[in-house]
This record gives sequence, structure tokens and C-alpha cells, in this order.
Amino acid sequence: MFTGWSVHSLDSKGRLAVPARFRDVLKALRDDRLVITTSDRCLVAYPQEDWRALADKISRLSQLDPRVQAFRRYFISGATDCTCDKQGRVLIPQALREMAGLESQVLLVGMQSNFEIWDKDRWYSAREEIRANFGDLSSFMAELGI
Amino acid sequence: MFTGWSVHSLDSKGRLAVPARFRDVLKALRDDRLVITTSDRCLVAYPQEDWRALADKISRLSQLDPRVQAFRRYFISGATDCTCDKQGRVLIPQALREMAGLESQVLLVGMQSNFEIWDKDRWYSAREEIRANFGDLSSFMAELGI
DNA sequence: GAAGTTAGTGGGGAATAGTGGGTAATTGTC
DNA sequence: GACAATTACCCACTATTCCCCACTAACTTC
Repeated sequence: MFTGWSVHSLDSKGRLAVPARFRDVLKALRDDRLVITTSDRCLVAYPQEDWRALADKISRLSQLDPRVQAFRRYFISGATDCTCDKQGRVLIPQALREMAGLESQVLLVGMQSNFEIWDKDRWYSAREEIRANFGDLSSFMAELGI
Repeated sequence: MFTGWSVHSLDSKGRLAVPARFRDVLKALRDDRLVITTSDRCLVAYPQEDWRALADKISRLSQLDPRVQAFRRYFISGATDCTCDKQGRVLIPQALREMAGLESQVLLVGMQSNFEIWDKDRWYSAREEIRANFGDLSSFMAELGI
């Protein structure tokens, strides 16, 4: 499971170090390949196997359903296979870097089954927004019985 | 499968580089011919074989049904065969360029069996729209168990 | 706290991918 | 057939990616 935060720097070539504890998770899956895709204002990385399962689910839906179409455009289309180099870094494709606004300081955020990749400043402002609505959020969670 | 995004530039002659990984897919199909057609606010490129199959299906539908006719006018009529030149570029016909509003910065978006060709700015606003309807999308994801 | 180990960072250099433009071939028009 | 416009082909240049190696910081172990 991917947990915890790490701040790493994106170097001038667009490479990002994957934290050792995340690499250990991948190693345990006997598969060092990641799939990186876009989400709301960040990128999300999945172990390749998990991504495959997810993509399969989607591919079985009607491709003409507009919701499926939107979902594929938004979430699936950007997905890119990335392998770690010998130093344990991945090259983030330029288009994804741009979409997620990655500058030099990058935050890797463990989300159990996957991890998110945020520009540090964006992360802080996103957190700030969440905090501002936290009252609503907690009552929503309470409704769910959590 | 066509996956991932690439930003390329449309040159002054209307040529567009096809990303190497997309060319590899075509090479695996032993057919470097593409069919490019118009879609909603972008262009869509299919390997020629796949396009043929799709067009066949549609041609078997009743040609008297006005909806079929509309669909054919909208989607089928613009289809153009394109082959990559030796530098791996395709010439996008001017009519299609205009239709999709392609300026200099162009995004190629992998959609598994085909790929879309977007003007970069349009792509960003289309994404924004999808996000604006995100309520729908997230409940859709919930249905899928994502 | 010294020495060894691991994690993260930076950059050189070769190979590959993408871009731009000149020129020849082709097409279409008069 | 002559001309202009478009398209295809070729070459040269630039940018990106990939595969190295080297360095530093942090953490372990003794």
C-alpha cells in the first residue's frame, strides 16, 4: 500500500524520483512498471496490473455512451506506461507535466492502492480549499456512517 | 493500443508528426495508412482497416433513416486517407484543419483503438467542461466501483 | 562518531524523435 | 502545353529520451 507524503524535485529533464517505499511496493508486486494518468489537478500513478484491470472494465462499456466518452477522454486517455530507470526515477511525459502544472517541487501522496503526483503549490491550495469546506465534508462522511 | 498524450506542432505546410509510439502501433498492424475524420470538436484517426470495418457497419444501416443520414454526413463524409511521410508526419487536409480549429499547438490523444487530434486550447477547454460536469462523472465512477 | 550503505540529485553523451525548409514531382487550371 | 498551387521527398538541425556514471545527504551499524 502506498502511504505518506514525499517531496521530491523534478529535474530539468522532467524526471521524478519515486520514493523508495513506493518502489518497495512495486517490487513486492514483481512489476516495476507504473501507469501515470491525469486526474483533477494532479497526476495519478497505478501499478500497471491494477491499471489494466481498471481499463478493461471501461473498455467493456459502450464507447458511444457520452459519459463513457467523457470519462475516457478525461481519465483514460492520458495514461502512459512509465518504467523506473536504474536510479528509481520516472520520466513524466511533457504533456502530463504541463497539465498538472508540475514545477520543480513535487509532492507524492500515497493513496493506498495508488499515489498522486502534485505540484507542491497546487497541493497546498487544494488542501486549503478542502479545509475551508471541511465542515460540510465531515457531515457528509457522518451521513455515510464513517 | 493508442495511449497517452503528445503535444506536437503543426508546421506551416499543415503537416503533423505522428508520435513514434503511435507509429509503432500502426507498424504492428503492418499498415501505415490512417483514416482521419471529423468528430465533435476534434479530428479522429483510425488505422485504415478498422475504419473500413466501421464504415461497413454503418453502410449496412438503413440509408433512409434521417438519423443515419445525419451521422454519415457528420462523421463519415469527411474521412480522408492519409499516409505518413518518411519523417513520420501526416498532411492534414486544409478542410479538416479548419474544422478542428487546429492552430500551431496540437494535442494527440490516445483513445485505445484510435486517437484524437485536438487544437491544444480547445482540448483544455473541453477538459474544463468535462470537469464542470464532474458531479455526473464521479457518480458514474462510483457505479463502476472506481 | 567513523565507516559503510542507501536514497536522491545532477549531468554527460549517444541514440532517437520531432521540426523546418529547399527542391522535385504531381496535380489542377487555363 | 504552360503555369501556379499543392504535395512528396530529402536533408539538416534541434530537442528529447535513454543509459550511463558520479556526487552528496541521510541513515545504519558498529
